Amino acid sequence: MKRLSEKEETIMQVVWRLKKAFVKEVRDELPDPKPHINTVATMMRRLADKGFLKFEDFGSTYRYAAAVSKMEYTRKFVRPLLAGLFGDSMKNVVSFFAEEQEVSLDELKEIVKMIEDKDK
Amino acid sequence: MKRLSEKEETIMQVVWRLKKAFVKEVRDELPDPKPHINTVATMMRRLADKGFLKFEDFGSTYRYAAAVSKMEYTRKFVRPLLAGLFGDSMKNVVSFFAEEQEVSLDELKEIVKMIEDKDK
DNA sequence: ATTAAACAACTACAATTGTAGTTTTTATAA
DNA sequence: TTATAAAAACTACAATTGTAGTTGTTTAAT
Repeated sequence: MKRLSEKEETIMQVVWRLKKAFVKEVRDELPDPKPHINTVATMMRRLADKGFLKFEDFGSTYRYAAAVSKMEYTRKFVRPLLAGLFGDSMKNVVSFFAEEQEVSLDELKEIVKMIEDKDK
Repeated sequence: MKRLSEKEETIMQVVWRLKKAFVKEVRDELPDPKPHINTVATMMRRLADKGFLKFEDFGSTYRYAAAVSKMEYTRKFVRPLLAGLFGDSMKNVVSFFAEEQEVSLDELKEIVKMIEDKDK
């Protein structure tokens, strides 16, 4: 099982959000310019072949759902991607986004607090 | 300019690290099982075509260097990828890795301190 | 000089990904 | 009931990516 391509990932995003979805429902959620519906159908079938989606038989068609959760995917593919870019310490990732002002100091403090509270 | 594939990214990682490199030097740094050297050469030529690498003429061969820095790449492609997975707030990214114990509380505190010190 | 080996440019091909036409099925309107 | 239209499975093809053979060039050892 390998990492998703950009378009595949876009489709998975929608499925993760909708939980269960027919091809058309996924296409409707895709950003413009929307691909041909058959393009979406093909990619979803392939995603199912590859184990990223599963489906229920629904008369003459299928309804799809994610077979790999967003979290599993993140753990398996996104974390190593970040590790490659930033080195093994996730600290570098966080500080990169902090420097880029993508995470504010206040948010970081919230997170610190949240964790401290959790292990009480 | 689109996002790198997994193999392309691996090559870029090496170039980013070495700054300037011949094909062989890149291949030597690649994880086992190492691809055929011509595979590496082809991919680097393509990466140059696509604007990710540039090269100096070096007699009968080229020496390559990154044309897109790791930071630029991260800003342009990795940030949106994370945004897609975690929503627009990078806070979610950080807290995800925090929950996954990829960043320790101490490290987060260090980062907070670092930022506070910076804007004095 | 002659040969051997390494490097990588050039070239070719297979696998994967992105795209959409054709056909089949189902639902709806005349 | 029979058009008609919509959805999507099936199929086909083009572009991109991953792979490596063939060839030319340079270096080093006989």
